[in-house]
Amino acid sequence: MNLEKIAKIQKRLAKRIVERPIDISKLRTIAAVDVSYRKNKARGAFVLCSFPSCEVLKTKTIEIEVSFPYIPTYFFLRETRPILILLKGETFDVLLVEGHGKAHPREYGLASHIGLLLGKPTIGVAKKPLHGTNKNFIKIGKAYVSVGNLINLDSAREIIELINEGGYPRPLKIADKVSKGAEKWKNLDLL
DNA sequence: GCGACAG
DNA sequence: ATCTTGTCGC
Repeated sequence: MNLEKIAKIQKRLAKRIVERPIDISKLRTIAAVDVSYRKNKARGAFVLCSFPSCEVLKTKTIEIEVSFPYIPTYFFLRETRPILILLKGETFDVLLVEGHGKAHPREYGLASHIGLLLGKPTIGVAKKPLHGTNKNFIKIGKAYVSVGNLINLDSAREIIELINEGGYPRPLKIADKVSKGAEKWKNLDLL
């Protein structure tokens, strides 16, 4: 299974992505996932928050052996496994993924893949745009936001604007800290 | 060919 | 992402 073949699969799966507005008033919870690395171990963090108040309702982490290198535009091959393990049995209305969704050369990034596999609304959020991509995302603060699945860019924008904290979505900032070992999400402002 | 490219 | 000292800025 070479990368060219993977690229074709991405283009094919991209056609199955569904973009539609979401009724923000019906959202009750929003979750976020992020993965950090140490040696050959990947540690994923899951954070569940209330919406739009963004109070932390739950956090958890998992750790597994790294199974794939980081290759730009093929990032989903590296983080799908840890994220799926992390989300097993979890419930939420919408999920934030650290990485791009449709803001991708083949319009199919990590957030798209997770959203398609889960069949749940996902939003891709990244700190930098991928080379060669100027569309399919909006910059909100320091975040490059794009559609993952089962949501459209405008609804994604509404949601991200409501949970902003210093230019980045609060649930993801917490997931980032937790994945890196933060015991208490309450002390984030001190870290 | 080389470099640049989510994390 | 991670490795890492000092340094600049709010």
